[in-house]
Amino acid sequence: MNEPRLLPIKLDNYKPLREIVFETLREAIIQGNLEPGERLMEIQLAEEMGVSRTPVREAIRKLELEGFVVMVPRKGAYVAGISVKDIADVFEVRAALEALAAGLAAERATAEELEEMERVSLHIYEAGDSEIDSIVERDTDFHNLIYKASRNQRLIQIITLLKEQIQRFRTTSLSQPGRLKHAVDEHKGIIEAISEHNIELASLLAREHIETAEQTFLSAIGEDNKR
Amino acid sequence: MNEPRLLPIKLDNYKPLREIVFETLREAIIQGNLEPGERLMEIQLAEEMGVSRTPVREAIRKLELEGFVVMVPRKGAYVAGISVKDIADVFEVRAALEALAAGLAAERATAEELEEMERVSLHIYEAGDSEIDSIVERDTDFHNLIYKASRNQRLIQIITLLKEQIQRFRTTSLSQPGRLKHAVDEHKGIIEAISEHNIELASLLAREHIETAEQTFLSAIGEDNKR
DNA sequence: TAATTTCTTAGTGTATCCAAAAAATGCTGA
DNA sequence: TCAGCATTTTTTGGATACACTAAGAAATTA
Repeated sequence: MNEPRLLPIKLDNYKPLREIVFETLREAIIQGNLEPGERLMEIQLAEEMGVSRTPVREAIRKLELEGFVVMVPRKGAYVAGISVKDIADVFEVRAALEALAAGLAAERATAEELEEMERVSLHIYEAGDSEIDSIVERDTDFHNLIYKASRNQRLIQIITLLKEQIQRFRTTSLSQPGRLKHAVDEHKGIIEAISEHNIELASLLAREHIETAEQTFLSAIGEDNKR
Repeated sequence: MNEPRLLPIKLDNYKPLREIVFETLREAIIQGNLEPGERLMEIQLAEEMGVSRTPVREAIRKLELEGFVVMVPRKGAYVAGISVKDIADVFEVRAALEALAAGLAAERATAEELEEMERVSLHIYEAGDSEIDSIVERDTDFHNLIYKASRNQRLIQIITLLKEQIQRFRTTSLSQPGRLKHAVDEHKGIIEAISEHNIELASLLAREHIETAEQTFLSAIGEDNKR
């Protein structure tokens, strides 16, 4: 059998069903398609997704560990809510970690990464009046660049989870009037500090950036006392 | 039905089997009874623990999410190893978070909590030559007091996980010669800063405390390149 | 020896089955 | 009418059995 058999594909990207189910449910919760407090019934979800209970159960267990789902013994699983206190806690931690990330980026970013940041920042700036979505996307890119430059996988992982956990309780704080311009200015400051390898300043500005975002976020949801 | 019905007990402490299995496996990994790289076979584990595959599977999935287990599709689950780079990453994050915790404690600790810290610190100091185990326990108490005083549940949860993840790769860095006395002195400094509500100093000292611990840890395992 | 084939073991997912607890429903009598 | 109780249904939690596939080891063959 001398034929080259070029493509054993399919195994490279093999992904267990349970992972697909997990990601699907996770995304649905983050996107708000499954609302806080909503009950998650194994059989029903399994039918909807066309799978058996097994992968659904495993997905729900993992979502519980991540804090997206709350389980009540012998009653079932519910999409987790979050209290204002929880949100404050998350922002407090996030501020410290984003500061760390920016500081590490100031230490470790390569010339190419700095260029990339400048570029993205410029794009945001130029976008100006363009539609929100595109700007939000660029904003995400910008933050991701900083995370990547921090060269700390564990840090990235934790920040990502924290962001997802509050992301579901808003569209985006950037959509608040006046927030946008402000955020862009803050970005420019952070990039400048990172470019100059000014660790202290980059950390400080990143921390303030998150603290400002928290204020905006809190005032945006101000009225409701979730959970 | 006028009787007060004081105690609907028994449901309070009902715990699904899967949780017990999860905690058991988790503890075994942290304690090192299951070694890094060791293969985890569902059937075998289920038999050993006298349960069926179902709770074992769910436990393994959750352990994977926490990073204690690595799953290779179609091959199975293995106790996770960790690279030196990973350890450095964890310590980096931990330093930032312990600094945050100490800073928050300096802001928020009550008089009672401060007293408690002083007491525990004194115990450690007095213990002097007494056996290591007891001192390690007190050290843990001390750190837990700071965490608690930070009033940030999310922070506590993350720090706890990070600690557990490196805990399995040593007995304790405190057992290194000379480290003990040094650690005690560092504790006294941190407590003093917290008592004086000196946020900056408390943060700084806590950060240095972790960085020192990292050095000790790294030199203790220095020779092996895990994973 | 090297390549191929076979065999065994495990992972993955489905389908059932069962007990126990919750929730929904229906009934009853003041 | 409706509170209060009993009965039925649903759901969770767990155990098993089964099919199917892939991976690795062992045996066979070239």
